[in-house]
Amino acid sequence: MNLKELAELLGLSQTTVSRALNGYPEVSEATRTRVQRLAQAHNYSPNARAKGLATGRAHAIGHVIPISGSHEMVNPVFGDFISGVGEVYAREGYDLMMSVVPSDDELPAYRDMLARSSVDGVVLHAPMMDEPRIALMRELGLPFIVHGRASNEAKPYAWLDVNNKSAFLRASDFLLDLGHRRIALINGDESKDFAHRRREGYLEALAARGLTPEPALMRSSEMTEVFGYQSARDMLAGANPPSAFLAASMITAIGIRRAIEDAGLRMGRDISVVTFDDDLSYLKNGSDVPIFTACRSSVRSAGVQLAEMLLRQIADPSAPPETRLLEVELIAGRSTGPVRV
Amino acid sequence: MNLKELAELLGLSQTTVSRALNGYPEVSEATRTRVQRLAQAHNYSPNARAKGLATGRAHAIGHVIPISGSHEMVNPVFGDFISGVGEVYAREGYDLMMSVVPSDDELPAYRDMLARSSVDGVVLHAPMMDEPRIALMRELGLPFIVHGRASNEAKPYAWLDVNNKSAFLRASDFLLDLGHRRIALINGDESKDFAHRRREGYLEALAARGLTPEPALMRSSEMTEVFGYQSARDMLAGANPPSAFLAASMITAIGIRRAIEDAGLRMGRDISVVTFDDDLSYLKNGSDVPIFTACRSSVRSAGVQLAEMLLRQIADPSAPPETRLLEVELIAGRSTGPVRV
DNA sequence: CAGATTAACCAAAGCGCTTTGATACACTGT
DNA sequence: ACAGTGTATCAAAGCGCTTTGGTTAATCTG
Repeated sequence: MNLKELAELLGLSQTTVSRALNGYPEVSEATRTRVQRLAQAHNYSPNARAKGLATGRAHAIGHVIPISGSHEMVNPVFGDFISGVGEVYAREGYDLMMSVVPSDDELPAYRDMLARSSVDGVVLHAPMMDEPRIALMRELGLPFIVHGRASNEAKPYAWLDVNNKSAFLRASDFLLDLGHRRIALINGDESKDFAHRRREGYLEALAARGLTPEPALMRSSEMTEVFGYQSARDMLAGANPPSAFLAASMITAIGIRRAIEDAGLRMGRDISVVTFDDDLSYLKNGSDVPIFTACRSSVRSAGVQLAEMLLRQIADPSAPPETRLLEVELIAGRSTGPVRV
Repeated sequence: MNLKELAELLGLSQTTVSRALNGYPEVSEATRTRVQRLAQAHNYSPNARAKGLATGRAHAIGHVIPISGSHEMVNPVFGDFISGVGEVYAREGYDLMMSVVPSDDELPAYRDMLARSSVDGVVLHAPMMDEPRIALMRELGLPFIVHGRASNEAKPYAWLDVNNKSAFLRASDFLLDLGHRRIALINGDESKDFAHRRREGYLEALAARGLTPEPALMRSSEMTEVFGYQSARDMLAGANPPSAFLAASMITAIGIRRAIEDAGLRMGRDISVVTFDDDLSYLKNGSDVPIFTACRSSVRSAGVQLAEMLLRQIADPSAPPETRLLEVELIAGRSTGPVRV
């Protein structure tokens, strides 16, 4: 069923039918309802490609998902984030176009999306401190928003980020207040901006108490369970082990916990752990009292807000780029306690 | 840069340029290379919508992601699966179109994708035993493939599934061989087909040894950490606790492990655990010796194979629907041991 | 060397929609 | 009675591509 057939069936021109369906005023209410009825009855939806061709708008948002080279690693927050943006897209009649590419091929993937004009805007994931994609987006003139920030980017751009620095500053303070002095940082990949900011927060907290950071207590890599486990195991086996850990994700924290227990210690009593919690749907931080003391910030809600910001920008490209910094909640759980002497 | 401009620049007709780029034989090699060169130089890619309109093919595959009603729960395997299919799509020049919808709105979402003809085929996720989407796909005449199976579907359809029944049969046998007789099943949501099959495998293994399943030792829900924890905690606190657990996912197993340790017991020594392991990139089952004894089957690899099957079907819709049953590997880890007497 | 074939190209139609610019037909107000 | 103003409709162009059905000139047959 296409517009032409529908128009013939109604004895109207395509123009009128199109206008009736798209809510233009120059159509009588009587005809409009008649048109809508029949369209409904025949399950008519305009062909997205034809509509796009005619209007020049794709009504789709692009997400390019880079797969970290060798590991083919997918970010575990991905599902929840997509569910957040997807909800908004669905509500606003936008499609979600995804492109999974090896990290190296990422830039061409964006170029291609634009050249083929299959999207009206894109979301940039996991920015690095120096983020070449931002310059590319500007060059292409494609509306975009960054999930996170790129510290070394001078000019303004739209972004939504959680306050990673303040989160880790507060988390570190929490542990310091409990008397911990040897706090290990099990960070995410520090070429990524978010991890760099978290480290800054951690360092600032230590500095404020006159403590010198110890390289042996700082690690950074992709946030897997195994990475958390191995880091914690190694550190706990060292000559001068930490009394607390600061973890970059629930998954890493679970690995840390495993190492603590393998060492015959108990989390929360012998060793404290604070983690960053993205509040993932499949990985809630306990039910009543949280398992981990954590900086919590729902990545799903971030997705919702980010999508709304991007759609606003597409609707009015002349407006200055919106930015939003989300504060985390620091919630006390059972994984922390005063340092043991 | 569009075809018309490119043709003018080359002093050729649009027809010839189009044919040159699409590899038709009726173009001299000299012109072809000249065209390709200039196209490359100007970063020309044909407009996807116009191409789609003209050819009637979208060159896109649809994935409809249902969000379980109240919980807004996203399957944790989602990211890895998408990364698998996405790799194939990228390689074959297909786009990935995603639609996130509340479970109830799922059927209309498919209808809509077809009506707007924005996809050439779709992937059905997480089928139930009675799966209405299959009938809908047939009615719509849209090529599709199911990730999993729908037990109560009589007519043939394309699917790729892991052998869930044999996996849980073998896992149960493994525990039974170790002397365990009270084995708890912490299953996924049994309205879903995969969970139902797993339960069948479990029951069959018990029956083969003349054991009667105990309702108190069987639970089924969404596979979260908290669900694993609560189930195991309750069962361990019961009068006649199980000596082993069979878990439906790594996440659930991690919850079970937490309950075991909270009860002052040790996994692998006091209580055994076998889990299903989707081999997620961010949640590897340990590094050298696996943490959990597990049925392993990479969901990413499943995605790759499934995408290839679907694209073959789109290329040749008259071919009978392909099906593929993947066997899991049963790998021994540190979470299992002989029953303690 | 006339006629058939082939190689290389092109003009124009068509995919299904939106949108521009008309048109036809009431109504007003003077 | 007449220009003026809405109101409700339509025909046709155009979005950027592919593809059908040519045309032309060169090459091959017998």
